Amino acid sequence: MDFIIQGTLQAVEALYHTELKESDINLQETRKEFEGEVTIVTFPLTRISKKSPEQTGNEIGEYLQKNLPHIAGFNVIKGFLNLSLTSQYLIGNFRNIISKDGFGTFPANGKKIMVEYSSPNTNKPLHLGHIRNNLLGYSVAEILAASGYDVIKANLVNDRGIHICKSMLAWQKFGNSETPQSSGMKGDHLVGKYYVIFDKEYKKQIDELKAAGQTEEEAKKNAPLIREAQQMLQKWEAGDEEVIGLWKMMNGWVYEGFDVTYKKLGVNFDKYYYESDTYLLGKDIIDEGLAKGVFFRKEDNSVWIDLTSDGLDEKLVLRGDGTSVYITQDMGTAQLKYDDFKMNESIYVVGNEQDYHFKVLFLILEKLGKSWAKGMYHLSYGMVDLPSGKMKSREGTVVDADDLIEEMIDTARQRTEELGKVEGLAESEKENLYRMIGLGALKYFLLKVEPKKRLLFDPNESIDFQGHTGPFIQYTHARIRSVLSKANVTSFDFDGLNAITPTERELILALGRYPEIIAASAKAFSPAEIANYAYELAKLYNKFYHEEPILKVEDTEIKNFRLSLSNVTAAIIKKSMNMLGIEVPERM
RNA sequence: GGACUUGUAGCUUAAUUGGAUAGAGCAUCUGACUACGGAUCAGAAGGUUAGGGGUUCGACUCCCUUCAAGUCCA
Repeated sequence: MDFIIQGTLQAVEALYHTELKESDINLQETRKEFEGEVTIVTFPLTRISKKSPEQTGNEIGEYLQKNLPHIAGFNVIKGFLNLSLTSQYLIGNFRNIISKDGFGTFPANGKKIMVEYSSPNTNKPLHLGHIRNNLLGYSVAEILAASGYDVIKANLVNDRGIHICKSMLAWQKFGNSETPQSSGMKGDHLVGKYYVIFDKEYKKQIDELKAAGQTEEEAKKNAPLIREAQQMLQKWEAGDEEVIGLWKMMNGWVYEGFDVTYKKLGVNFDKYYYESDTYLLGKDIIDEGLAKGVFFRKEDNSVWIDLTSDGLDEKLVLRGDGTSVYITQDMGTAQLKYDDFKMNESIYVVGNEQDYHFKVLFLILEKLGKSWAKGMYHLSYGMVDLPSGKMKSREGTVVDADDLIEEMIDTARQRTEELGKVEGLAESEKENLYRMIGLGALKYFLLKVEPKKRLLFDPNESIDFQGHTGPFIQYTHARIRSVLSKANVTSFDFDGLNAITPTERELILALGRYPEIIAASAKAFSPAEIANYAYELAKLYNKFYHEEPILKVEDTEIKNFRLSLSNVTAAIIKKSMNMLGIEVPERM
């Protein structure tokens, strides 16, 4: 629509003798209750025209109609100049879309970007909160790749620490050598089971100590189990063979379990980092910061940074005994990542409870003069809560990832069988379809909402399969593919076509928006924008489908045009959904 | 104590970043040539955009304030 902006600039110059910038022209889509396709907001121009909004609109409208060949007409309502485009222009627009092989694919922009996501703890299985993280990370990575970035998907696994030792200790004490093989339990679930057992036993001991007269605080510190766990952590840090062996074995179980879940979710990684390798990093950065005068040392030998001039607090970066805090290793890991990949930007997909942490981290790196610090971004997302409140692994109040995925597939199977439209498909094809639909519903449900919003999930209310949902869009795709396969044509010739219906206009305009949608969602790191676009497109197509016959049309050019329109719509739906990590079926 | 985020119809949400009568879906009600696939489409009803004030041609959007929910920092 650039020609309209240019035309308007000319009009303003000719009529009011003022030169404006492109950004001064306010273009928007015309609301569907008014006639036209493109609207210029003329309120801001009245300052220049020194006339009423209506008069300004009329004058510019007349100029444009006279001077631009593709403006068929206009109308003015208050400060809004609505322009109607000619059918020829829109058809030409559509030809443009189909002539480009990679319509909506951006050329490489030469920039490298890392997306770190998932980053699980290895002491428990994944739950719904992790699913949101994984889907967000994967989708953002896909969107960035589509918009021209060279993307590295990274996973920083939290594989050491006191929480892992808790699971290990409980297994050692109460596990009777239970293994995934012996119990038939998925490895991550087995380890998670002992994490819960630890907590239960630990609480018992606390209660006993309290009954014996200790305060809550004392009891928590003195319980034998927590002491043992701490000793185990020390042994681990000292490289004790037995502890390391146990740690490797149990983490191995967890990784096998995670792999299964990741595969089901369809997410993957190019690079794994492990905290057992990185937890000691960052101390050289402390020295660097002290030398540069960015950090300072207190009497107790602890190291701090003063961020009060930036509206934050004083922040501890190294304890008095020389041991790291979280932010120490995060600084070190950030440096490591940069040394490994030299990326221009780095995205951290992490929940909003760590907003403050990342604000501080990025600020510190900037103050240390790291040139790459300005490319860092915390993609913060809201927690997934249940009606009962927050999910807590220790207390077992979580929606388990594997369970939820299975339930979704089951529901898809049930719904599909009720509708009875998949006769003739092989059993394996059916199962694949149920998986596609079930996961499509789940993924769409989680991704259509803006990341930063908190998500309330009610396990008793099943995720919809109708309306604004993944399956709705998948259905639209299947329906189009069905029409196309019935038409059985490979080339769509409509050279002589010169008139189109209002819905066809809308559809062409919507298809044309695809590239800007990708650019916008990449810029905002927001899959939700693509999700909503895919829905609008599907909705619009269904409207078109009901209004206009396709295969039954006599006129072959109209028929070919409509088939072509269907073809492109299906392709763009598919690409959009794939960017969300959602597959679309040929039949359903 | 300080800081951050969120609040839109009964529920789940959108609003081109300051533009028109706040747009959808679910649920409710009504309708669609025995259908190119009804997991669809058309329509009805449902809103003081948490409350109050301000900025201006114009505010869900920006500023101030109160309330509610959540989170973080020693």
